[in-house]
Amino acid sequence: MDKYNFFRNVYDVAKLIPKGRVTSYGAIAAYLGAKSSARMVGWAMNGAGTDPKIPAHRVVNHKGLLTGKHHFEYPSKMQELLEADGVEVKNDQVVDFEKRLWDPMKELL
DNA sequence: CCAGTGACGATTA
DNA sequence: TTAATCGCCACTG
Repeated sequence: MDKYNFFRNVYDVAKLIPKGRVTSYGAIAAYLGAKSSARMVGWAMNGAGTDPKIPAHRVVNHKGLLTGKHHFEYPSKMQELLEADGVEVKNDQVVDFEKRLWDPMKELL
């Protein structure tokens, strides 16, 4: 693809998310220059949930809530993977979300 | 081709 | 403060 595929870029960034960290759809969208297209980020992860190469479980909404857990093999899979990464999850929400937030705009810059 | 939907997020009321 | 609406763009029926 010649042109910049927002979709494609989402996968690339998702793979770069370090272990023990999480990020938000909006953060990725903003990094790609389309902060208003956070929905597309989520849509992009549609196929990522079943793709082991892409840690979609490290991507949550801006509240730190595991909104997309239902797209995984099974709902608890997302939390399971997060805890495996050392991320504490409580009531479908990432604990200390802001502290664990990995912003590609600042971290990856 | 048109309308509805969706793993979001910011803004307006 | 909470609730509702708009924008964004890809995909499905």
